[in-house]
Amino acid sequence: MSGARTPGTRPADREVSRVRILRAAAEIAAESGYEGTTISKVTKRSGLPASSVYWFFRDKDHLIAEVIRHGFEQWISSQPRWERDPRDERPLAEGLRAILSRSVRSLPQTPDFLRIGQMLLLEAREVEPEARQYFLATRDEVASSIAAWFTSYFDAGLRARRPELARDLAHIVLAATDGLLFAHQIDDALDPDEFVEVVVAIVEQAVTSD
Amino acid sequence: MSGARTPGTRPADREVSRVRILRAAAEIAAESGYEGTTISKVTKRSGLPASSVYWFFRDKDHLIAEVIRHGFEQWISSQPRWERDPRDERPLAEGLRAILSRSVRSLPQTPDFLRIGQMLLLEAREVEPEARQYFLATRDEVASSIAAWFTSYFDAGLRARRPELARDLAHIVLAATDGLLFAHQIDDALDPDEFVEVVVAIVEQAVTSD
DNA sequence: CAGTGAATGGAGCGATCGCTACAGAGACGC
DNA sequence: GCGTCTCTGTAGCGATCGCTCCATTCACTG
Repeated sequence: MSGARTPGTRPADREVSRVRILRAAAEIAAESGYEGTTISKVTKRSGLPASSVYWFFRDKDHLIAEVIRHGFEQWISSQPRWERDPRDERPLAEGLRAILSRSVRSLPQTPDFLRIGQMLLLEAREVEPEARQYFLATRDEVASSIAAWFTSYFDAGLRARRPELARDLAHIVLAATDGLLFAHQIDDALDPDEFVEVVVAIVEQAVTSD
Repeated sequence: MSGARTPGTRPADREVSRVRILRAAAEIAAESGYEGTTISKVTKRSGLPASSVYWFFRDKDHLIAEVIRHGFEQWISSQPRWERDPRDERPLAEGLRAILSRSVRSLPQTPDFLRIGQMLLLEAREVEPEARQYFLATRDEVASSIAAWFTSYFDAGLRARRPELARDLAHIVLAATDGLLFAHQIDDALDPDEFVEVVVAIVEQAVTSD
């Protein structure tokens, strides 16, 4: 009576099932938030039973943390790196424009994990989910690499005079990106190219204002 | 055995109980999101039974929609209005600075409904909660009044040449505010006064760039 | 072809979910 | 006092929650 509809219920590769679950969970969490992500929904969308979910992930909290870790890994590999080629002699504004406009182009298919992370950041829970802490740490790493990128453009004098500048600029870039993501979530009212110019203008002003 | 601990279980004023429930729900939703807001938590924090919750509100969805409506009402009355005194002869930048810096000062005690609304916007649910639609409509009204404020500064020529400018600027102000709110949710890395100057600079550039 | 371990299918645990039913308590008009 | 209406207290409905248990299946090893 083997009701197997597939040729045979052969165990898929470890990674295949794991990723199926992660993807399903990511979609659901992006739709319905942390609490709205139920194991039952995950099993239905992934096609794998609850026992498999708990085979791969300790508990629901850990599952969502892994959703963010995995999503970030995928995403970062497709993003322009905030790293400056030493031979690059273009001025800051131009380099910034280059990175941002590439970054912004990937916005329409904003990865789920970013939206999930933003939701988690907005929540001020009594007990912090592991997922939230992980997203915070990740975000901080990104801020650091952006700050380092800015610093590479500053001469010794500027670094000494305004030691916080690079970090401030990194935070502005992040905040602006958050705002753009948000606007984009609602409608496409904000033109991404215009956004890039706005950020470039802010940075130029901040750097030269001294 | 009347277990009444209060002098007498007299029915409170309609509005008092309603607001107790709304406030409790707002706190919980800001902590745990839409799905994380359970009737049981609301009854515990408000001190009123589930039957009272359902006496005042049709269902959970309607309750949260009312949380946003009520929160917005309270908040908007404490905010600087985007209305221009006809006798006001100050330049745009100065007027903008005045409104924004007042607005930004209320940021530390960001009202819960704003965070709840943002969470709802991030969620892309199959069935939209009433609460989300209501927040969207509210946000749109605010955008309109900001756009009208900008328009009041434009002469006929500018209005004709760039009919979308006011609305674009309004969207930029909103997006920037979202970003600031976000940054502030994480830590106080972004200086609100600096933020005001950034927005003013963007607007000035956009208006004069033509 | 028996033995092993990774992964699945399915049943089901106690707790909680959103929500309802209904009996009463208190304020009010008469 | 007596009914009426508003709101509260309590119990509990069926459904679903996160999670566990365990037998079974499959690919692989020797």
